[in-house]
Amino acid sequence: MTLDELKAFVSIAESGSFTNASTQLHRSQPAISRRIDLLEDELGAPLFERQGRNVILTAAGEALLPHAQTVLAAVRDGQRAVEKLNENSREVLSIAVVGTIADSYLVEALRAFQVE
Amino acid sequence: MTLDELKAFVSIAESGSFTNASTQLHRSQPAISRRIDLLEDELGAPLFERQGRNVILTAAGEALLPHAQTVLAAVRDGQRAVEKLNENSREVLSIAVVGTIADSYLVEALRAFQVE
DNA sequence: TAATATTACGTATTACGTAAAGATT
DNA sequence: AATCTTTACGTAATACGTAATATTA
Repeated sequence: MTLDELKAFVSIAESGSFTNASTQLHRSQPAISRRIDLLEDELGAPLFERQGRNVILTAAGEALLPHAQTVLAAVRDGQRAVEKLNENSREVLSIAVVGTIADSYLVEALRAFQVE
Repeated sequence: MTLDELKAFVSIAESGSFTNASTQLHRSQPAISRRIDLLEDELGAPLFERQGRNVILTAAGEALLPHAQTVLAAVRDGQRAVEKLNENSREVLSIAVVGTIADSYLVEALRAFQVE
């Protein structure tokens, strides 16, 4: 089991589709599909019922979801805890772009990056 | 961040050395060393103070440890939750060995395998 | 010098994305 | 037909172990 697999699983469960999860996680759809495929293999049980458009959690999926969410939350908490200690020693990142981009795409790109 | 990195980190913290962790996790020492190296890079902070023989947690390591333990516990809980649902449909694994081994190594090997 | 951690490096595994196919409404 | 998921597959990244190199008691 890997964190990427759990991220994919939770994202699908919360967003309702593989496609939504793929955009949330900045991956292609097949990449998400593979992660779930592997996770289901490891666990020996299907996690979603694929009924055409809508994706529904199986019993195994329902059983796993809260634990998976706990895992991801604990990972975030751990990262934040270390970040707090690093606050004193921040680093500088310089970004150089051509002027025409600075006003248009750059702002949006930085915003999207920050969200992650 | 990956689960293997967290496993290595927790194992070292709990066992007191990279070497102990490497045997616990059935990996070579360099593999463990590399996992920690990567984890420290990602977090931007050292997790252990390497003072010769004994390995001590840094402030960042202390901050991370409880969260990492939570992560690993939640992973185990999730696996168990799904396993419970699978209990009805167990599978059979047949193992064939030469007779002389059956009495000596096999028992120990199965015990070691089960512990994981 | 004995025990431990880190580099170096070659091989094997795994992961991604694109493209194509399958399936469902 | 349109939307979504899965296969197939080639390339790129990652992980492991062995061997060699520090480093410390």
